[in-house]
Amino acid sequence: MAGSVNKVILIGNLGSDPEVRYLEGGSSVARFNIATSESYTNKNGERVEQTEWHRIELWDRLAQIAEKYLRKGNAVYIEGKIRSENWTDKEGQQRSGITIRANNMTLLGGGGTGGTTENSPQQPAARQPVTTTPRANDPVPPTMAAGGDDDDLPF
Amino acid sequence: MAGSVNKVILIGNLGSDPEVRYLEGGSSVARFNIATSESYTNKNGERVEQTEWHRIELWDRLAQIAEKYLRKGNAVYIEGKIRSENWTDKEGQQRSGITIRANNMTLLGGGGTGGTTENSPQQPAARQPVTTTPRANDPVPPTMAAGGDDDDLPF
Amino acid sequence: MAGSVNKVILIGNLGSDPEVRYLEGGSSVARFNIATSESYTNKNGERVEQTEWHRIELWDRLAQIAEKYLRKGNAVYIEGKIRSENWTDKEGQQRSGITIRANNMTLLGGGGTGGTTENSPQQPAARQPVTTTPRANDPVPPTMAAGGDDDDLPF
Amino acid sequence: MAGSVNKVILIGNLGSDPEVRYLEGGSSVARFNIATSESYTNKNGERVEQTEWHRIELWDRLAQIAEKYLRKGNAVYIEGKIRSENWTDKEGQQRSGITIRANNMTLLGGGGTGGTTENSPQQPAARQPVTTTPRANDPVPPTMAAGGDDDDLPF
DNA sequence: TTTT
DNA sequence: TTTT
Repeated sequence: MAGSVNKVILIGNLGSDPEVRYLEGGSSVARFNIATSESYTNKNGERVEQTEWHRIELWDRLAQIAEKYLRKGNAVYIEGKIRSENWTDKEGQQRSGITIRANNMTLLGGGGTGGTTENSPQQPAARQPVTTTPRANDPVPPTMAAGGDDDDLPF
Repeated sequence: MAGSVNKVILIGNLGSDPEVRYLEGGSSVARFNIATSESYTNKNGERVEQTEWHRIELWDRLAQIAEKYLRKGNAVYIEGKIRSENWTDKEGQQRSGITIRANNMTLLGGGGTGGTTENSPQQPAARQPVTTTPRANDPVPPTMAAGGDDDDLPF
Repeated sequence: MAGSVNKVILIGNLGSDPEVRYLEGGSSVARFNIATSESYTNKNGERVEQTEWHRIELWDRLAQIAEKYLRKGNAVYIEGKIRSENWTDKEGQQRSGITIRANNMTLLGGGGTGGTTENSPQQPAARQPVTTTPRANDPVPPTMAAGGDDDDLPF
Repeated sequence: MAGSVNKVILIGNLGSDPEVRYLEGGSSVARFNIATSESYTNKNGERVEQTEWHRIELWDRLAQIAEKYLRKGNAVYIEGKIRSENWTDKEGQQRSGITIRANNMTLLGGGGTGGTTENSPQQPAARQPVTTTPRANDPVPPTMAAGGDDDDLPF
């Protein structure tokens, strides 16, 4: 089938620092979860907050941007697609579910507690909406799409 | 948490006719799966088609539009949000996974094999991209958002 | 600035056949307008239909797909970005306004009156939601993103 | 026509404080421009930044949230539709162009210089990604859709 | 596991 | 007119 569209747009906060793996062959993959939530008033008049966790997967350049700039608590815009996947979690359990394979990401900063690199000047987490074009030596990251026309990036 | 966004946009074809339930209290819910797929050439030069199935859930007016106009094979545009859910499937099995809770839908017609109401003149499935405003007695359905400002609809 | 997002998602019908130009240097550009519309009931209880016309611009491979498969009346899904532009129209008038620069397109078929190639077997316009993976010799077109990983396409 | 989709998703920064008008009849409208930009390297190897300005229009509850929380420089997520409009600008000039009529907004904070209410404790601009559910007395605003099911909002 |  |  073609003629189909499978698109997800999320803005949420990281539940933990990204986990990054470098594969033989040179590709890299970063994974993390982000939370989105909404609140509403139920029939009893109580305020209810409903949080949804989304497993995000990014490859190659996006993985490296995530590794460099994203930390637990940061807000991020993610655009990607839904993919059903089976994987083994950190506890060795077989898991199945969906992953959002990102093909575009924009760092929105904020909210971060710093994660494992808290207060580390070498790896500063974004502190506010990132609105700078990436340059070599640029400490803040970009809006970047997966793909090939950004070869001037320092990654 | 607010400040978050959880949005899904899909165009795909129904795997079967919608299943509709009317609940005590007057609300109704329709569920069906739609397939999206993409194809690519793998490292062996073979064309690979990858299909993803998405469980769609619609409520109330959207459920009734789905019941009336959507049939197995039809193409549909769905806009909604990702929700993790647990449910019991038709075989009585406990299932967990995500559901796309739709808040907007546009019928694109086509592709339909007619499903269980094949060739039924009473419940004609959309035959082509629906480009008409819904009216009472209008045989073709609308783009409709979940919400409240469409009370002139014949539903 | 980065950290910004500029995204447009449209489903509409072509007002005319695409106009395609081939530029020195090998690139090509296709332009057409699509209509979206919505209807509502105004305060006088009258049904009002409001149509919006969007000027679409596609480059290179997408331009060629448009030239080959899109005709007046066809429905199409367009994903792109808003760009302010100045141009000279067919009457030689200076025009300014926005253009939607598409980076993704899915043919939905239908609605076509055939345009200038009506009933031409050599250039069949899509007749219904395109749900086939493009192959060499495949008469129906694909969902295709602007970019580079689709070089196996017959374009 | 129906069966169409007209959707815009933007993340950008306000060029100025919102301008808000209260109309006879009780409705209110807020307008402001936001900038999105992207940068790329041109054929001469120079880094080029291209900024696009988008005129945003919000009504009623969204207008009031904008008035209360948005300031020049703030980052915001906007979801809406493209509408062609004619209006008279502040210099009394007739203008025509598109407006993005928002139906959903999420404050992302940051970047603000404070605009005309700079450092005003009475009208604090959002300082960082807003991730709180709105409550009475809550100083920070929500993700809110245009519509009717949020009547518990303090607006 | 996030955020407010 | 924003942002970096």
